[in-house]
Amino acid sequence: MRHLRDFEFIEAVIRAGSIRRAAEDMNITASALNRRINRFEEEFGYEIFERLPRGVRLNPAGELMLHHIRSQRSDFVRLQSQVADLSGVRRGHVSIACSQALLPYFLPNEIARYRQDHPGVTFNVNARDRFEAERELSTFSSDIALVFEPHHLVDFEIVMAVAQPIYVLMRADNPLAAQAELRLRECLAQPHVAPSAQYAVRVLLDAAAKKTNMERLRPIAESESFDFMRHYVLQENAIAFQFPIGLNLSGAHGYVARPLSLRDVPPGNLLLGQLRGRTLPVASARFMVQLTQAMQAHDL
Amino acid sequence: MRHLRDFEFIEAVIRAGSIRRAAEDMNITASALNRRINRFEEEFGYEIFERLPRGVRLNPAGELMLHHIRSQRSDFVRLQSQVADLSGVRRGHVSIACSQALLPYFLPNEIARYRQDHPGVTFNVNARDRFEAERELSTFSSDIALVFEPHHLVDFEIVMAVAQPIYVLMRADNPLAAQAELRLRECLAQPHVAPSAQYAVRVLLDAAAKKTNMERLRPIAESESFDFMRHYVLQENAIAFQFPIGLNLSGAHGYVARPLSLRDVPPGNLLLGQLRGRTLPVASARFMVQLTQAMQAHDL
DNA sequence: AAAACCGGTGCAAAAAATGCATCGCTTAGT
DNA sequence: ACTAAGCGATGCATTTTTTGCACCGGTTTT
Repeated sequence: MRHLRDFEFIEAVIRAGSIRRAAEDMNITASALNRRINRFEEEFGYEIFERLPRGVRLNPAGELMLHHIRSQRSDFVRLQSQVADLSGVRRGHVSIACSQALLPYFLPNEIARYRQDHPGVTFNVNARDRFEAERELSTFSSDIALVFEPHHLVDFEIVMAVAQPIYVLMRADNPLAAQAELRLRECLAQPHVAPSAQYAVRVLLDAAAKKTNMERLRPIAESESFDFMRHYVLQENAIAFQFPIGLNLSGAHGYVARPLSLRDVPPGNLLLGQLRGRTLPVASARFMVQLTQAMQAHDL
Repeated sequence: MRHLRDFEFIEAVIRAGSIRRAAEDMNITASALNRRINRFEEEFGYEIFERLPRGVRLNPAGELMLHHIRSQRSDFVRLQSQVADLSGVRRGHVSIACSQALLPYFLPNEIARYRQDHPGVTFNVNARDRFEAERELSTFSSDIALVFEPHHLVDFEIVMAVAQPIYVLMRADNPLAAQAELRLRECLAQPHVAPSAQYAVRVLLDAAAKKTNMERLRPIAESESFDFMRHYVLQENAIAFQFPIGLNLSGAHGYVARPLSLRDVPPGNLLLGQLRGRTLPVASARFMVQLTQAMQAHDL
């Protein structure tokens, strides 16, 4: 679109860090791009770039402008999706930043279910930790975030929250599988694998272990991949920890999952959210509604 | 700004109802404007105007586009005010749609107080009934609305509400002035003036009179102007009705004001609001904060 | 039936954006 | 210390885009 041209050039300059490099990226002369930038700043009334000897960089006004540009573009694609929607097309695109736990069962299931009704809608699903997920929302890179315990809630508007107790994952022949609920002490006595420190499961386990004056976790393997850990417990007869939404509780995959007692470890909070104050495109908004219902069902 | 050019032309066409007339308004040829519109629609992917034999009219997609245009423009002026703000200028503009009762004392006082700290900020204050005020919010014509009992609350986000009992306004020598609180029956026995039917004061009085099985209001004068009614009670020794926020309760103007008993007439709700989901420019947001505090003080 | 508007279009003129060459400046590399 | 490289800015010719003018085909009004 014509009226977003200047914005594209500005973003290119930001990315490239200098007008000349950006000009090359955009297949245009540096002089032409330079004049575009200067004219834009003149019309806007304020400079948005600092001129440095080795290039340009956004000044504070430019930071605001960048956010404005992203917001404008997102508004525009929402408008397009609304118009497409009222002409009956039901097209659209939904981009989601989520914790790993949602990848194997929950999201594939929900997306497939949504696409049964709206086959024209496409999806983008990326695993992100809670910091990255929040950043993705505020740069309009993702519409929806679904993460455990996000950190800075300034730009994160919580749409729905469900508590998730930590489950212990083990082979069906593990002696602990006989009990309906497990104590943390029993688990730590077993050989166990655990996610690395930035993950909510680990944070909760570490805090719980410390609080009850028990020895710390001594994982025989530490990983960022819940997928790896899930498979590892099948090899060696170890145990792993995971939120139930990332598990297939019906069994049948060779493992068994048992909840940790809430007396030992508090549940983690799975939070569904979006950028505060943002109006989502129709497809994203509809999918968000479906997610809230699915999460509610999961909570019962 | 360059990138809003097309939007201005589109709005001109909407206003004029035909491309030719809009072209005249914008000092441009009809052919040039026609091509702008056509090119815009082509790039957007959807037509936004219906072509009629006597001109053009927005289609549903166009209605969405119009709202988008207004929203974009409002976002842009907010960005400008934010940038001006961070360069320390404290400029800005606040536009308010309000009930008449706020015009004589409350808003002049608050605005003057605000401008002591921020002399660069300008204001726009217009009396609007609750329907008009809501419409002004949703067309981005006003930032803030301050009205009694708005009707369709879909786009109206309530920021603050205070209850306002109805007061009776009379000359100091009126016999009713002796009492601290008045009953509706006594008042209706007096010659009285009253606002016309669309005003909240009148709605409340009519409902109260009907409910208590008393005779209806029989105003000797009916007016849309609270200013007129306030002055009228000085001429003939009649009584008028008004919310206290529209009165100077310290007396000294020749009248006295006494509250109607809440047993007879429920209070009206004065609601401070903005367009739902909108982020206001800094100046408007700051003034809104001041208004909430002032209203809270008024409520004590 | 004619006059008045309407949106759309071909073509030339006007305006705007671009490319090229170059300047003045700062920094990186030697 | 000095050169080379990279940067943003600018004057000028060229290209691209936009505009104005004249006109078409259509519908409504008079």
